[in-house]
Amino acid sequence: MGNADLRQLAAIEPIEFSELAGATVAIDAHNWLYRYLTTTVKWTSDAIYTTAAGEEVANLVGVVQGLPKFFEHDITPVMVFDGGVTDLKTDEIEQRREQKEKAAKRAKEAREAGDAVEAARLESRTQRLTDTIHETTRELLALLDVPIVEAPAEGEAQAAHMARTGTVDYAGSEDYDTLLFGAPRTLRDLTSKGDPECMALDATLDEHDLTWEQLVDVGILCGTDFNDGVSGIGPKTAVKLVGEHGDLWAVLEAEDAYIENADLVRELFVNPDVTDTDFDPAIEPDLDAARTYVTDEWEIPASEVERGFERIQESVVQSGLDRWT
DNA sequence: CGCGAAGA
DNA sequence: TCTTCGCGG
Repeated sequence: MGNADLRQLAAIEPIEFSELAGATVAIDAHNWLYRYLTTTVKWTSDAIYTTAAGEEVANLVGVVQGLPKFFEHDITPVMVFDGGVTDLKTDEIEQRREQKEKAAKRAKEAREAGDAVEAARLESRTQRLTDTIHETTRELLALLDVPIVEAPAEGEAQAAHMARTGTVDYAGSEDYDTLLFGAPRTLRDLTSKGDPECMALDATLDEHDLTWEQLVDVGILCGTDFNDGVSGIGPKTAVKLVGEHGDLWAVLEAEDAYIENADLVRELFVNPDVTDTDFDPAIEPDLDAARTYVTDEWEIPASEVERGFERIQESVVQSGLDRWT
């Protein structure tokens, strides 16, 4: 039940960071945060990110390590947080929860067997974005003056909406949902080493001779986070069928297939619950307050975050100078 | 999610 | 050639 199928259809091209200088990007915060959270858990000892009171805040290390990438390339990130979760997604969430429980059990076994590396590897898969993680991430982002947007519902939908209405230049997410939510351009691989890639909606539609609604129908046929697809129908067949029959309903009738809640899922993508919002792109972080927050209030060893804070300081000072020249 | 193996 | 399945990350 994944929509990685869309990769085979999406028009994706590499893009260099140098081309993104000055750009604003609405980041799917859940996605971005989870990525840095899991890598932090995997590569650092839990003693580093656990307070004396037993609270785990690996996110604070992750955020400090992740943000410099934006500033160093003169990109303004707007962090978009999820609001309410659609109940259509509960099946998907339940499955992920079961996966995490399995990983947690195996991690415990590895820990007891004395295999710390294997345990850390598995523990990185058990991570949940707890209330504490959400709250402390928001607080740190606020101190660093990074714009935050609270989505009414799905974060990807909100990010796509902001890109669609020109509030930002790009949506930023690792998954392909933003395409179905109508984002004209989505940046992927913003968190990994090399240059990112840019996924374009218009080029995707042109390539397959589809409308946006038809692309949504293709996605639904393949399966999304909100619905199971039709068995035997993958991306290629879905495009062919939608092209032949026109829309999802005609395809389902012709194939004698049924998709639970298909009408609701379609509405969710085409007319999502989003809000119009603005943000201040001038970022003026309070580095001292941020350092104090992370190291004093949440007891993270300064050595773990110092390099990240330095990189933020250097790049923000740099862009501050740019503004006057 | 990406990838490789296996079945259709 | 396309889809599914299962694993590692």
